[in-house]
Amino acid sequence: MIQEIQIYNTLTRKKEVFEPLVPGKVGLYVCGPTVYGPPHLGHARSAITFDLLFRFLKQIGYKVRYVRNITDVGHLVADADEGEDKIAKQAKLDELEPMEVVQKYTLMYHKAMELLNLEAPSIEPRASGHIIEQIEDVKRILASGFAYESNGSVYFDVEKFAQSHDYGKLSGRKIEDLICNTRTLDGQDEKRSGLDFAIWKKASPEHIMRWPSPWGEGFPGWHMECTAMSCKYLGETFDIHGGGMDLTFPHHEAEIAQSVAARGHEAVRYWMHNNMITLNGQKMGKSLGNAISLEQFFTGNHPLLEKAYSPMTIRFFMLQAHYRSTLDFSNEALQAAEKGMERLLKAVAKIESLPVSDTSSVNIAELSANCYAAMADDMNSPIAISYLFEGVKIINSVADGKATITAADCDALKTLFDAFVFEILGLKAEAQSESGNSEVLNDVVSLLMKLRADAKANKDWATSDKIRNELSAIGFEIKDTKEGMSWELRK
RNA sequence: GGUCGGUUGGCCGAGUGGUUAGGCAGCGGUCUGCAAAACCGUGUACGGCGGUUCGAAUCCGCCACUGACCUCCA
Repeated sequence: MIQEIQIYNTLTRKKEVFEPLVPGKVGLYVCGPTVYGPPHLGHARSAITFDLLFRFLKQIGYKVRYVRNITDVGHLVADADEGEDKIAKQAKLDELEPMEVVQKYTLMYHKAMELLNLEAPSIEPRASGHIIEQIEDVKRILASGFAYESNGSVYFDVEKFAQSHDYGKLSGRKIEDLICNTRTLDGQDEKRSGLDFAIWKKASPEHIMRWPSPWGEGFPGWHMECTAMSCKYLGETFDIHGGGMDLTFPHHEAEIAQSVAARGHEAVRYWMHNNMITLNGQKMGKSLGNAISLEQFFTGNHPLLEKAYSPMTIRFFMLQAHYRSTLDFSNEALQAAEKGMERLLKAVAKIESLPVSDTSSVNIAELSANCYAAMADDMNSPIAISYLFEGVKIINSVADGKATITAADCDALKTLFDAFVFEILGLKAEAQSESGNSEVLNDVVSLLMKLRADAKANKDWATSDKIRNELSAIGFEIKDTKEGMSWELRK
């Protein structure tokens, strides 16, 4: 039985009960990255948001087809375009072929997403691999009369479209306001109106990525790819379209217009948008030059970072905020997330060894219901996490003998945590060290631990403390517990 | 300028017309030879001014500050 969930639909500006087009199945399309730079924290936010949705929908029983595109045509420029003239005179081989740029950053993106423990989408189509589909859609839009050809390019006629349709319905804009605000940019004689956007663009002589079309050599406009590819893989109408809030206008608005013009109806039933990551209250983004790349987070190699933050820390940090809220980056917040997550994961590891009793003093069924209810309410992961921390307290109390749990409840608790922590939130325990020397290292530290235990047994505190302090100075954390000593290498 | 949003305790961040968010830090305690770690417990809040209400931080109005979009952007 699939539980009822609510999601916030940008189109209606309210939470709605989610009812898929086909019972039990969900078609999900998400705008992926434009691969012209290293992936940054903002890419992670969007990817993690919809990974969470993907995972949750599957967990509650849906079969999901998740399509996330790679934008590899539309805005790529040769790297040399702002360099000195002499660079342009270099042999062609010395310049980056656009596909090299695409390949480089696509690989970086995939690597980062893998580290963040994102599940791969069902399909990851590239705009450059769907030129034919896009040309077909451009033809349809021309045939419908909502586009015109001009000097080898094809433009969407926004004002004409707006006469019979609500252009601006998604982003809450009025066509009159748009006209007032856009007219200032004149000089583009090709377009009838500043509002019009290119659905096919003529390639200038120096533009390298170009394809033949009925209108001459060129490339598709940015908005076309999502319209064409979502239709190809999810059908003319599909359930959910996701992306960053900054894409609602003009990108998603244009998508709606294109779908209606090409097919006579809208394609998307629920629009979901994740909010932005901010840095000192300002949006973090490549165009603002304040984006910190994911690799920099993972290595700590950035002036604003006090230390390295693991992929799971980043992931947990984001999940602790609701996806529709802005999330402000800071070292303090990230370190708080790191510690909290460690506590959560340590508790999870303890579940299986909890002592069981004939009775339970804790209510696992209620806890479980609360967790699912939180997620069903427009993916409220922070609330779900707060309930998980309630579970952490239960686990620790039972371990301390301050609460009791039956074997059945213990199983239920394990099932709940496995489902939520690993399957839905997508967290995983991060390996401490994977160096080839770890076994030897293990033996050496264990030997020192033994020496210290002997010293302690003899009440030779001086030696005992010396070993502890020196190991600590190199980065080992020594813990004395009732069961004996343990150690771990600090990250 | 237009449109939409935000303003919560030391920090991050949920939520709600009257009842505990949660995490981190702080404080107190347990444990320890001492410490660390771990665990348990715990205080502080809802931008300002009005209004509606038995009661508002939660609804309404005004003001202040701030952000996003309006060009490429997750």
